[in-house]
Amino acid sequence: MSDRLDWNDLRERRMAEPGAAETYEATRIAFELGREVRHLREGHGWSQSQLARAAGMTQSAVARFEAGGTVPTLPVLERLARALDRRLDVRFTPNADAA
Amino acid sequence: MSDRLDWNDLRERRMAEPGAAETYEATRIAFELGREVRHLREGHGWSQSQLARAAGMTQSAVARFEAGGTVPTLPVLERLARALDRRLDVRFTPNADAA
DNA sequence: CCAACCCATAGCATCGATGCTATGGGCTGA
DNA sequence: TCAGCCCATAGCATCGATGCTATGGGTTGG
Repeated sequence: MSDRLDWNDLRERRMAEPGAAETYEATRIAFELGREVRHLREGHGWSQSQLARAAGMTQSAVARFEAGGTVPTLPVLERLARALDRRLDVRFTPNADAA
Repeated sequence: MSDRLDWNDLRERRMAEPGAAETYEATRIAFELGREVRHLREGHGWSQSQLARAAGMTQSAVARFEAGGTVPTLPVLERLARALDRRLDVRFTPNADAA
C-alpha cells in the first residue's frame, strides 16, 4: 500500500499542529468516514466514478475524500450517504469521559 | 418568538431550491444541531459569550450557529462538543427507509 | 502492444463557513 | 434613567472544501 500520499503528510502535519486538539479530532473523523465510505462503496461493488456519479460529484472528489484529504462538509456527507443508501447521523453523545 | 430572522428566510429558501434534496437535509441537520447546542448551553447555564469563549469562538458565531444560519463544519461541531462536554458522533446508519 | 478501466493527484476557480468587530434592541436592577 | 448584560445581525476578510479538468501510473484483457 502506498504510504506516500501527500495527504497523509498533510493530515499528519495537521494533527501535529500545536493547539489542534479539536482539529485533530475532526481530521480523525474525516479519516474514518473516508474509510467507511470506501468500505460501503466496495460493498456495493462500485468504482469511485460510479459512486461519484450517484452522489453528484466527480471521481477526484471521491478519491480525495476517501483518502481523508480534506475534512468533508455536511452536504457532501449527506449526498454520499444517500448514494450509499444510508442515513447521515450527526449527534452530540454524552461524554463517557473515556480518557 | 421572532420568526422574522433573515436566516430563517435564507434557510427556507435554501431548502426550497430545486434539486436541493441533500442540501435540504444538511440544512435541517444544521438547524437541529443548533437547537441542541442551545439546549445544552442553557442546561449549563451559560450565555452565548461563555460558550463562545469555551469553544474558542465569538458570541456572534455561536448565535449564527444556534440560529441555523449556516451549515456548520466538523471542526466547529467538534469544538462545541468539547466545550459542552460531549462527544461528536458522525456516522452512516443503515437506512431504515422510513419513508 | 494497446485499449480500457481503476485510483491518486495536481492546479485552479468558486463558493460558503468562520472569525472578527460593531451595532442595536430588549430586559433588569441600581 | 442608565449601566450592564443578554442575544440577533450586519459587513467584511480569510481560509478551506468542493467542483472541475487533466494527468499518470497500475492492472487486465484483447
